[in-house]
Amino acid sequence: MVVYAGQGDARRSMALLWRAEAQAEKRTGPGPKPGLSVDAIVDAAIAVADAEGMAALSMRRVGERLGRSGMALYTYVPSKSELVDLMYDRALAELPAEHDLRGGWRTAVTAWAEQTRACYLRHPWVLQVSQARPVLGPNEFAVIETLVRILRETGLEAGILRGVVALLADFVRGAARTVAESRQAPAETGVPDEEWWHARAALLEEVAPGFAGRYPSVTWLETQAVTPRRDESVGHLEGIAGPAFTTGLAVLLDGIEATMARAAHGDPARSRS
Amino acid sequence: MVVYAGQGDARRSMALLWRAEAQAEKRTGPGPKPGLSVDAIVDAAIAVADAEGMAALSMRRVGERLGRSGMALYTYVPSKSELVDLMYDRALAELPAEHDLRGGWRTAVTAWAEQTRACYLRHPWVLQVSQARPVLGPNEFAVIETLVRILRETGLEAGILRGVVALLADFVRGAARTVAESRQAPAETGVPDEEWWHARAALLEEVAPGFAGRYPSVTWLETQAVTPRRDESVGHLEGIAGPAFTTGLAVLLDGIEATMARAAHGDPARSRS
DNA sequence: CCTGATAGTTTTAGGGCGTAAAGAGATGTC
DNA sequence: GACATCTCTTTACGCCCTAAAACTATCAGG
Repeated sequence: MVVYAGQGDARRSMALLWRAEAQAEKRTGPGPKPGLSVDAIVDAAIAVADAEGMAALSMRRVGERLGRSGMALYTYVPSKSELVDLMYDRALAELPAEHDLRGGWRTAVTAWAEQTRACYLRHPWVLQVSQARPVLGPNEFAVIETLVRILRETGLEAGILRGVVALLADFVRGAARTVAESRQAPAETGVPDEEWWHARAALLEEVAPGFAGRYPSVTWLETQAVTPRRDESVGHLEGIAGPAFTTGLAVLLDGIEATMARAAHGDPARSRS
Repeated sequence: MVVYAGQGDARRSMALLWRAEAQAEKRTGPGPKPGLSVDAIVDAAIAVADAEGMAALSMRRVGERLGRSGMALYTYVPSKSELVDLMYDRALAELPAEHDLRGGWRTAVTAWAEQTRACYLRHPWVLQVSQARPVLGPNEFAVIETLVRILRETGLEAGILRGVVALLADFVRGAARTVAESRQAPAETGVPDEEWWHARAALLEEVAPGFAGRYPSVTWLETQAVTPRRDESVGHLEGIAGPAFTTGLAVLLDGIEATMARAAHGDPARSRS
């Protein structure tokens, strides 16, 4: 029988995440001064994960980077799980909290999406965090707050907006995940990003003869040439899967506009059968 | 220095994934008959993951369920990593390959999205698979093939369609992930899904006083009442985050329609500044 | 029938991991 | 100086994946 973290543990971990404001208590009393800090530990852990991936992240490894044993970390952090939560929230701190709304919500959302995507790609391990429980740290909320503030410009009602927020957040995360995946193999084999699909396709045709006949639509989709599409407003993050991100985002934004138009007509719910 | 799987290993793993067609070779020669099979192992592994989550999945655990030692599995499967790939592809086999297109692409895409989401929710561990490398199994391609076949009805060109496919696949996966996350804690604490947010919000306000002032837009979004919205065509999968899925999907489909309309006007690239 | 090769399975072992528990050493208060 | 307290290390346990060796059941050829 596995015992999961209860409400009490949830409170401890939340307190650590939100510690900045409430933890100005002065330290007094006997005992040596702390040689480490939560921040230093989180920094070291992020450095390990950035350099060698989430699989290489271990308490011993992080301690080693700080010149300590792995167990020393437990003075500052209750467990590895909490450390990962802290890493996650710290990575999101890189994102700006404000966006210029003078160019309209569409431009601002595009900037938000690109920057968030770029952050995920700088720290691909973020995409592996929190698959089984929410983190709910201050910076995660800040990212959403930023997006919601932009989207309120659309005038859409809250119920719809919730769906739009989820749609945008999920799309950006998923798109980043796709890129992070395709970057894995090339880093080892030396195949440049662009040729990754063709190398995989060759392997597929070898091991699965008749691929093209079995998946005609996929084959059609992948063999069609990329439409030259220089859309400067969304275009400076190209590369593998870059065009898919750009066009996907454009479709999404068009959907928001269509929903706005429909709401303006006094037809808030989708009426098409 | 960690050594990653090379091209040769990739070929072995692909051969296992695609084994159905090419592996009808009769077994002859001395030695005992195989008492297990790849299929039986994958079934047992999925049963373990469904029941106890990905964290509880271990070679020993799967072997035990089959009345063998953990090492016995290595006769059939090269490593745990390949086994997980096989589990992933097998789970996706539950999804139908065909969709009725007589109701139009919009209805068919909705059905595809709901069924895919339901599959993810039946096997939440699927959402934790393949975070660092693509799987590329036959059923994963079948899921995409199905979606692309539907979307070709829109008449959109391939370049745009790639973006739409990514958008849809990422959204469905992300939405399912959100639900799977929020289901984790309640299962232990007995809090019903619906009240999860309110319990968390209370904890937040306790540990982070001034939350509402710091994240006004998020607070606004979450405190607004849910719009009663009975859209029967997409509405039979409600529950927590269900409305967000429904509205997000509606926005997405509207975006596809808007893109189609724009393409029909001879304006394939998004022209809005 | 016997022998030897072969292949399924288990045992053993090695190097990871997270972390509980106990000890060592430093630092402050009294 | 004594002692409480705090940081940090050591040791240890149980789990993980899996390489290698040992065991065992089966079949082919003599």
